Amino acid sequence: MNSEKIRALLAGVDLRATTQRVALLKELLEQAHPLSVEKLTQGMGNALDTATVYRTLDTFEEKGLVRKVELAQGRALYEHAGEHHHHIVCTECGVIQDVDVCLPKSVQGTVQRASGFANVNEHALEFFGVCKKCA
Amino acid sequence: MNSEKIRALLAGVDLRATTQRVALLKELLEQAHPLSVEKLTQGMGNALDTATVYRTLDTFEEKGLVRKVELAQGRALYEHAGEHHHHIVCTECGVIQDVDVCLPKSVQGTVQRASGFANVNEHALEFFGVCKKCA
DNA sequence: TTCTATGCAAATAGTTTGCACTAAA
DNA sequence: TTTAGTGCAAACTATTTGCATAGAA
Repeated sequence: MNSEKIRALLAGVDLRATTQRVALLKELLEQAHPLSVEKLTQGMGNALDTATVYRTLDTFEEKGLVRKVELAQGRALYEHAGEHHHHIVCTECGVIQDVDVCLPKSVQGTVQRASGFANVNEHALEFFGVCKKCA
Repeated sequence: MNSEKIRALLAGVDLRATTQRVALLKELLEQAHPLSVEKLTQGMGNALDTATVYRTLDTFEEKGLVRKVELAQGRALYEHAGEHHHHIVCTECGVIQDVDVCLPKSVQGTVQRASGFANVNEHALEFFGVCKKCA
């Protein structure tokens, strides 16, 4: 992914293409799985301040560029917001992998009726197991 | 739920029935939904030290009495470990409700084959929407 | 040139730990 | 009486915020 495409992505959501934003978005696109702020920062050679990373991720999330994933205990993970999908996490080594399985479409409707909620907009689904290496 | 039953529950998992453990387990059983450490402490009249609550919850979790739920951003929630079930969260007011919907049984097997993991042991599934009050 | 974004440092929130003391068995 | 559990205070980790400066448009 070259810088021009990334700058175009930023322009598409009305964000200034700063060096830091380009670097962060590039990192998110290249590492196509959920990453902690620490890993993201390391991946960019510790060039960005932690506060900048947090603020930029917030901005990206508002613009729909990234998604926050609640998988780890006590630290947020972020991934580029591509297609809706879910993950499987190895409970031994922590490796995270995408899975293409999703809920049957009817389920959100069922949940809405059963719960009495006015509407059901989203769901989070994560699997936990042991990967081949750790087995 | 009277204290005797709670003491029996604790004895059943080989735990000393301290005043604090009885109070905490009682609170978890009465409030049948995921609670933060702060809410739990408040619910018990701020009688227990925060460190004690955390340590006791860890102990309970090891013994299978409680389950940690990853729903909130940046704070852990705990609930009494009854039957396996899922939740729906109101994105406006934060209220959490149980839902009885679950994944079709076949899904974990499908995920195992698709992911290449040695085994798939658990899953987390949470729904997000807007409750009637907030609609 | 203008105004937003960044870096730095300090502040905050949630959680964990060390240690002396209390209480369950 | 013995050993595990608790409270208190301090330590830690992840995240947020204030403010002066740098840089994109």
